[in-house]
Amino acid sequence: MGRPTINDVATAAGVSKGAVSFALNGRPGISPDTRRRILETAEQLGWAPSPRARALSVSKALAVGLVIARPPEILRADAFFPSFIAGLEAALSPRGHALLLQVAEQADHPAYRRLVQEGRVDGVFVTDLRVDDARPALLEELGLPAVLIGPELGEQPRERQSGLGVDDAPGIRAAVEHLIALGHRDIAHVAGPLEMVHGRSRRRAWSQTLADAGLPEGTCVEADFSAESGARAMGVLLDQAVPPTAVVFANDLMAMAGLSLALARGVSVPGDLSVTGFDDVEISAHLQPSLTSVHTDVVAWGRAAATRLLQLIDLEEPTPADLPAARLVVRSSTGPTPRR
Amino acid sequence: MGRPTINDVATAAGVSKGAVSFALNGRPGISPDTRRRILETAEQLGWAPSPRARALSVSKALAVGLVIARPPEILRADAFFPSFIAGLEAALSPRGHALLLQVAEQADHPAYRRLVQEGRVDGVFVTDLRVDDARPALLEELGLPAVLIGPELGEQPRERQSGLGVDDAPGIRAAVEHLIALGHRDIAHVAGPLEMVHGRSRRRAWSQTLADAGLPEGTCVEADFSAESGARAMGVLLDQAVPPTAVVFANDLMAMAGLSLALARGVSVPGDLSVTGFDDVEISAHLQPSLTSVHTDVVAWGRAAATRLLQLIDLEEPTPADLPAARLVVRSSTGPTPRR
DNA sequence: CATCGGAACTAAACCGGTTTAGTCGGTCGG
DNA sequence: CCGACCGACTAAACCGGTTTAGTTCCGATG
Repeated sequence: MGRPTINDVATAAGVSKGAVSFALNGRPGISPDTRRRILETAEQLGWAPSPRARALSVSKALAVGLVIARPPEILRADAFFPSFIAGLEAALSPRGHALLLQVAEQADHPAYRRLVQEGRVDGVFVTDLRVDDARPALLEELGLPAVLIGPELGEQPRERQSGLGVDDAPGIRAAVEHLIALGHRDIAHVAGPLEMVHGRSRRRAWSQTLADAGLPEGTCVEADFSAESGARAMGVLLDQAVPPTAVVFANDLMAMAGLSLALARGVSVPGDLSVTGFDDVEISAHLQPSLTSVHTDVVAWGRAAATRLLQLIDLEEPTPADLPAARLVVRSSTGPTPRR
Repeated sequence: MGRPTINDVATAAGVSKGAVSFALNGRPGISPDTRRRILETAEQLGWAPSPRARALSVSKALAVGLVIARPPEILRADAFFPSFIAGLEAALSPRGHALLLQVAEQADHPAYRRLVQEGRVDGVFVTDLRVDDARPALLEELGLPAVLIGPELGEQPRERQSGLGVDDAPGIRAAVEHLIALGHRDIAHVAGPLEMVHGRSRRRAWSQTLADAGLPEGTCVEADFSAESGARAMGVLLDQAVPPTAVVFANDLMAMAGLSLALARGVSVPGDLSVTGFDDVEISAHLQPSLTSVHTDVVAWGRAAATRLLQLIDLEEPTPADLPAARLVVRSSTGPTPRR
């Protein structure tokens, strides 16, 4: 005797199972009286429709997928996914959809194919987009609704796809402008991988802001978002004949590592050098010196992404998401230009 | 014309659908010849059985659940879940099981009930166990197989449950012994919440190690694993009449924040004070000074947990998991006792 | 040579819902 | 007073697999 089924309810209420289904789904053809009686017996028996059976007959999975396409080592220190997932869940579970996770190697096409072929999901989220990423085209070909998450999504709107712009440019712009206001003229950038859209868009925002201010473009070192690479990049910058007076990092992890390297080499922060990060991870506020960073509301992104995907699946008109803007959090790793 | 079904394969191969099912599942009653032919046509048609239909008929979900019971803010900085999930996935997907995620409020019983009632999962992972956690009992009552993850699990073995001991005591022990070897005699501890099993077990390991070495128990400050609380705890310790010469933190986040607070107060690390963490998050190695910490292989835990859960579900005999031991990584936040 | 047993399949029931095609009783219009 | 129509509901098909109960055909056995 496991859980009750629709048949148990039907028998108990003295109707056919079709009637129960109608009553449950609020379809016409059932008198208010009967409907109430059915719902009551269902309640009483503690019956809830089985998503399994339902999924089979409506040919839907009632689940959406998030394919995390990063090697575990990088995943390890990631601040993005936990919050993002929390946001997704917040929007999904009230609507009866489950979140299916899959961890795959970088841009692992078979992973998506499998997800589709097995029909486990009705749609997917695509993160960590790369320049010329093949996944949007693949998903379109597979006919799987998708929400693409990232800045500067190409304009080509595909069938059943929607881009959710998490525009990080204003955050970087704010950081650069903050440094300019402090008197800095030689502002370097440590970028994420430039084949990733968020690596590239942050870099572009940095150089654009400098250009807009009439300043010469500073040095840009490409790194890979890891602490290790951040420290290496800082090493390169410090080894220059004329090191920059400020460095804008594309994320906090690199910024913290870079900042520490500078300290280790006897460079005072913010005395000799100002540093900014991006993401505003928890520890940033508690370091010595604390890190000026750009705070983004990742949970809200997740919520918005999930809402959008469900709309796509149900063929509804997508409502424009208004995401909270990224905001600069000024702390003690930035200060006035040193006198030379 | 969507994906092919078992019927298409049966027709194409000129057999009944039962035969196809038998062939696919390697059951007896099909001649090697026919079996080969069936599998070939299936291959050719690009057919894979639909988990939906299969789940319905075998009354299994072919999915397992991970309920993350932490408020999003804490989740934010978490280093554990991403890696753990990667490990889970590594063991689950080859066996055709999906990972369902649910984010719930602290020990949200309805979340588990729902998961069971809807029959979406065949088993769950339970993390962040608390002392006197009600969830194991609840899950047993619901008849849902579960793997409990954490140190010092109660001995009461429940029906269809299995504890996966991620014993963090040796790691803490190694840290304390390392400090003792450096000459420290006054070693404090900043603990996680003592109502959480991993908060408590780490604390116990610290005090036990001191006792074993014949040293008096140092001060223990209870915190909550957050950076904020780590800094506060360090403040308390430094305000003591005779501050400790070394502090063992229950995780890296608190350790980093505590260490930074000490620096901010002009305390030299490791000159005046030694500090150790736990988790060995990526940034730990790159701070200034770099953090001595205990490294654990979370991905391996995840793999082991998933393997164990699948065994539980299939009523197999659980194989003892041999998890890689935690190991101390000595860096520059620990040093000899200062001369007083 | 009739019979029994087993291997190789097929037909049909089943999982638990949704959905379509009817059935039935009553009302309304002509 | 009869037929059309409608609302309320039932019966049965269907989703795509698994599984059980037969059915056939074959060789071996007494």
